Amino acid sequence: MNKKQELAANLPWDNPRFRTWIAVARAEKAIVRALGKGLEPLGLKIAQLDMLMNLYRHPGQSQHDLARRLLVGRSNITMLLPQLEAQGLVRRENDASDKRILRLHLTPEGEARLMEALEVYTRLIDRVMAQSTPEACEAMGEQMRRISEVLAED
Amino acid sequence: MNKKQELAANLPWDNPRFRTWIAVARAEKAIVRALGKGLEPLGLKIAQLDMLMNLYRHPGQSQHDLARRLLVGRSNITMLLPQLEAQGLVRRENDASDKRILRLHLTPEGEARLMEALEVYTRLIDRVMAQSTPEACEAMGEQMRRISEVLAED
DNA sequence: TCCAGAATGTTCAAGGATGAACAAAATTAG
DNA sequence: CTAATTTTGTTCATCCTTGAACATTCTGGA
Repeated sequence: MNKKQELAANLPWDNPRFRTWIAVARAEKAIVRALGKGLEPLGLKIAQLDMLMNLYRHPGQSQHDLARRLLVGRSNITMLLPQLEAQGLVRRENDASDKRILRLHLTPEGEARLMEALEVYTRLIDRVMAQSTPEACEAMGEQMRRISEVLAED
Repeated sequence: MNKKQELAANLPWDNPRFRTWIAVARAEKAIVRALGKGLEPLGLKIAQLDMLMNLYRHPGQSQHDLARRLLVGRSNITMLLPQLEAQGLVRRENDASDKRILRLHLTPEGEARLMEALEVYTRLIDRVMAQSTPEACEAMGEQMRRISEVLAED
């Protein structure tokens, strides 16, 4: 029995774990799409919102830290920041003791815009997650966090 | 109490549903990253693998159908197909009764490449999903499918 | 039959994300 | 103290994805 027949006899579509993953990927894509639409009236992209959220929770972090938290490259941060600065939502200031580092802060306008966006965001998430019991939802979150841990080990 | 204070008093980070979604998004990103790396030696991108998988399950479908199933635009299919054709993995043939439609088929090489890629794919998914019991995994898949249904209604 | 509208695929321009290469600054080893 | 190495952020070329505009083909109602 060669490799092809071997796999064909046990296709991933019959694998419960695989089917679950496909469902996750599809749902994630659908939510990202819906969120993008919902954020449009606010003049924000999802990537921008992600940055605002991280800056709210971790004020004064460096671009390097932000990139790591968002799982994107540093160059991505460099490219996107000017958009937020131009809108007056984010402020960059030099670190006192390390001239390489730029520390990032939300402006008051940035915080206000973030709050508007979070309202849209939570409304969407509440709607789609309302299909699950709180327990099931919590269990799912736990599983997802474990997956991230497994992959963080590289 | 203005809107800002209202939201700040009930930030999404304290919302279990929201936290779950964040975990989903992060895990999905990590898996996509890992899969991309794993597929590199095979000379396949994730988008290409998605197409091969769909063509395996639905041979002879049109580009429009494929786009809809993959949740991407039609132009994306147009742009990506030549890569797969150049590698001899996919064949396009005219529909007999509708000259607008191009029907897509995997070549034998395409099928062989798909099987190699699926081995990488399932190995990764099995590894990350091994953190969950089969029951929990199944429950998660169900929840995700419900989410997709909610959003499919538009 | 004929024509208005829909469906299918393509082209193109714009924007997002990436990684490699780079410059400046800090740190570490010797 | 000096030189090699590391860290931080930027630039640039490239690729992916998207949506609008378009040509071709089909369909359904007058």
